[in-house]
Amino acid sequence: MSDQKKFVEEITSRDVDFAKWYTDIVKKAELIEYSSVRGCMVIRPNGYAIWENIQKNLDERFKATGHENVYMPMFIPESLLQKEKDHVEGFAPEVAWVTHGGSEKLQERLCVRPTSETLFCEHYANIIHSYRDLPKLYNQWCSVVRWEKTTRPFLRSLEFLWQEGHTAHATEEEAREETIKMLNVYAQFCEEVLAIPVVKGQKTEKEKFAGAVETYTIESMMHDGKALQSGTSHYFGDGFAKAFDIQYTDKNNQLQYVHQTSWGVSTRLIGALIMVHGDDNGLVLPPAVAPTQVAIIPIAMHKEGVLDKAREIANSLTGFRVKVDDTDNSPGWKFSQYEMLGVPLRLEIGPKDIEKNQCVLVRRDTREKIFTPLSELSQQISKTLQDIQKDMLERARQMRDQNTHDAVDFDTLCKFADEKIGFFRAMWCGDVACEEKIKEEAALTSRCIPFEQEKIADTCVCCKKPAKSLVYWGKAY
RNA sequence: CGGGGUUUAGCGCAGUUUGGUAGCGCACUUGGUUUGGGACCAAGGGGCCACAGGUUCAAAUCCUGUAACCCCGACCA
Repeated sequence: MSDQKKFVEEITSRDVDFAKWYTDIVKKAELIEYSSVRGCMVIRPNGYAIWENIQKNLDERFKATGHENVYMPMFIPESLLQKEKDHVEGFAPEVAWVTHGGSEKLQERLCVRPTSETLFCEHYANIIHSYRDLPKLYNQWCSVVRWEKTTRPFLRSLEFLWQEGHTAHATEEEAREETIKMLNVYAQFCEEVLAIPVVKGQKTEKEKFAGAVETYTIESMMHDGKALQSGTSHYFGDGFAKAFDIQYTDKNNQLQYVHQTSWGVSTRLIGALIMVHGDDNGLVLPPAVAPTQVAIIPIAMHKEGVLDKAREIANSLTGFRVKVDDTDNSPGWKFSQYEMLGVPLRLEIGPKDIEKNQCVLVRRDTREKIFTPLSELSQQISKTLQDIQKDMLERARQMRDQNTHDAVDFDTLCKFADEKIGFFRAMWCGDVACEEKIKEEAALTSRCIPFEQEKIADTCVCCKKPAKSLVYWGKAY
């Protein structure tokens, strides 16, 4: 894109100030508007439509893997939240409390859910009695509240939209399988739909979820090289089951505790879309999630037949999300506008085209112009949208791979952290002391222990003792 | 929670030093001319100057306090 002229001057350049660029995009692409509540945002039609597409696609994948949707209350009594020790300690600092109903003080205060493990557990304890009741594969789409100190649109807001899957299984083996299965669902979704490549792996003890036995994650790299935890899947073992007394009678008439999992992704994925694919002209959306896939712009639409032709084309394009812009803004304004919104394909149709029975397709990602006979339009659009989807994933993958560096000794790691952006791969002994030292001195946190292990050295990058595993380190959002 | 900045029309800002009729650009409304990369002309509408207290004949401007937002660090999806 570097040889492309920058047409929109209102956006801060991405490479000048990434944080400012991000906020500019979020506002200019009309994804959100700040509200009068600190840290809370209005998700506008352009932003919400992206979420709806994410939701629709993921929900199908959840259903295909046997899950059912439910809805839990948004309030959790304090006593219920207290039941699992690690869990409450992890979340207590950032929960919002309801203390009054109308003018009456509540006997017991209620927290606004920061996550719903406790509610699901309480419910499971009530409905699970026999091995015949298992597994329970539930998911809910909802919003949760976490009283964060500093907030950023989509990346960290007081209230955010997400889905949380909570499952209960008869055996450890089955629960572990579920944990990995859902992580894979997320990874595939990110790559196939969002065109975002991810690193799959396990979180260290230090970084794992409050109350989990193991936390698995998909990590993606933003354009500034920072990591974004894009989805997590937790294996709970029977810890919650014991705290909440979720037992069933097995085939041998023995009481057993269930084994549980939970997994979630949030509107944070929209932040990832922006930061992975966006450029100086605005948002760039992968066709699979773009609310509008083709924006039709009539040129000289006051002239006889132009607007009719544009509408005729729109009607003929079944199977695509198409919009005709018949407002009286100038064509140039519209070009910029749809680039800002990230619409993958622009279709220009004017008097000259109508004469030749053709139109002009312009790719958002490359700005390549494709003159297309109207008779081949549908096939051409279908092919081009697929190309865009594929190319976007490929570019993101290249960006990530070019910015993944291996370090075998501590000095190199510190030097890299200082001079380079991206992911840093280094061997680790498994000791939390080394992890903390790396955080303090290199300002890097462990992102994950990747499933795809590779031995790039024999010893820990930090303490030089024998290494247990390869770890991805980075700066995170 | 530390360090810095901001708050004046829907948005972006000037005006505050030196108190004296509320300004500019964009957006909006109406009419006309335009239309292949953010068009032009003309005429309009829009303000508790973040909030609460002071000082003063008079406060966007000076004083005190509060809040929200943004950026950089520590914590988190």
